[in-house]
Amino acid sequence: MPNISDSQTNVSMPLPQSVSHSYQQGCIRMTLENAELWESFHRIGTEMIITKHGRRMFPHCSISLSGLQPFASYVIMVDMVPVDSFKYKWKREQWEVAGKAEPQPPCRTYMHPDSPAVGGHWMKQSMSFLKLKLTNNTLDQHGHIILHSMHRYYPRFHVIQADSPYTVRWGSVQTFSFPETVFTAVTAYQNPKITKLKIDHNPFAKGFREGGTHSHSKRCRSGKSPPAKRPTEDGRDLCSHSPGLQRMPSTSRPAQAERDQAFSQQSLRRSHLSAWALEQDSSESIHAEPLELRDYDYSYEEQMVPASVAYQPYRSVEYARLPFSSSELDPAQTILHPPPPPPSTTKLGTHQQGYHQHHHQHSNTSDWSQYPLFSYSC
DNA sequence: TCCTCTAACACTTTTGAATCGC
DNA sequence: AGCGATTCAAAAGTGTTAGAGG
Repeated sequence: MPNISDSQTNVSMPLPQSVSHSYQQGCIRMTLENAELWESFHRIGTEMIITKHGRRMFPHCSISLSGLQPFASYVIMVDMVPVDSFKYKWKREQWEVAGKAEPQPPCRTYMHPDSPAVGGHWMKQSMSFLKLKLTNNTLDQHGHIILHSMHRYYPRFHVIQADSPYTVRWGSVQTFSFPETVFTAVTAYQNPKITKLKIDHNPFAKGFREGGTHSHSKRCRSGKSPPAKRPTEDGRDLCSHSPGLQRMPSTSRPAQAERDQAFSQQSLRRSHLSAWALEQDSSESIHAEPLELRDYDYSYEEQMVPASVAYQPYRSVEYARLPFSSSELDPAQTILHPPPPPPSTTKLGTHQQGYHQHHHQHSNTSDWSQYPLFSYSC
């Protein structure tokens, strides 16, 4: 792990020099598909727009898997984990700590729409979380992942061996994350370099890259253009080359901000270490966040049964089986956490006695994602 | 005054129903 | 009738920016 200078952590998470964009955990190996693009953003401090109605990520999460059992079913999920307990602000061309983080919004988990599918399906091609949306609306009813603006997060991927999202074997969960996917949630872009990079790479932003619409055209609307020809389904290359961008230099700050900054960096380092575990090999620069489950056998009668309780709007460890006290938890530490059922769609099951006494039928992934699956301390 | 958030905007891309040809 | 390819309109998604609100 390289040293972390002020200017580096002020803008983005540290990134090792040589990067292999995959991590093997047990037999399962996960690779971040568009890692180069992520790195391009990471170097200048990735920002993700969040809106009331939900905004897609760009770059979006795209991963590939290997080492799965070809005929076993898996559910793939992703959630967002706070990097630290601070709120940030963009000031003088750089990010500064702006105080303590807001209380965590409701925890949401996004399940890949192909879930559940057999290992052979997941390994056949990379999977994209393109339709994952981020929102700052804590009352969101669409299942989007709720984040706080001006806070930092990273996506965390879960590979769960299960026949369906509702018959999850809670012992067979593996979790992965990638350092370069850390981002700051914002309601409007702060760093103009990020804006430029997004416009350069995001096809939806072409209207702003070409033709010079902007504020002028805003007042000179001239009607819709003819519909575009149907594009190829897989045409986009989101991993295209990006210009080498430099970190913004650190400038002088008020003394208090300096202290906050130092505290933030310390916290950031700490959470970074815990979130992505310890580097085992200097060449293995991507870290995973393995769930420490090997000492805890959740098979059969020890499977946790999702209780028929109302939806918990905030992250909680209420249903977790903790091998340690919650006070020992690092902010980024994973806690296994079964999904409580949605209030209106719960059904009782009569078979599958090996896993759950109750089965919860959800109409779609949006329903599912509204309920916390993996919580983390807050 | 400063900071954050929202909505409207022009434009591109994606989606899905309708149509056509075999 | 069934299937796949094509067309086209509508919906979805993009960053910008003025203005509102705390």
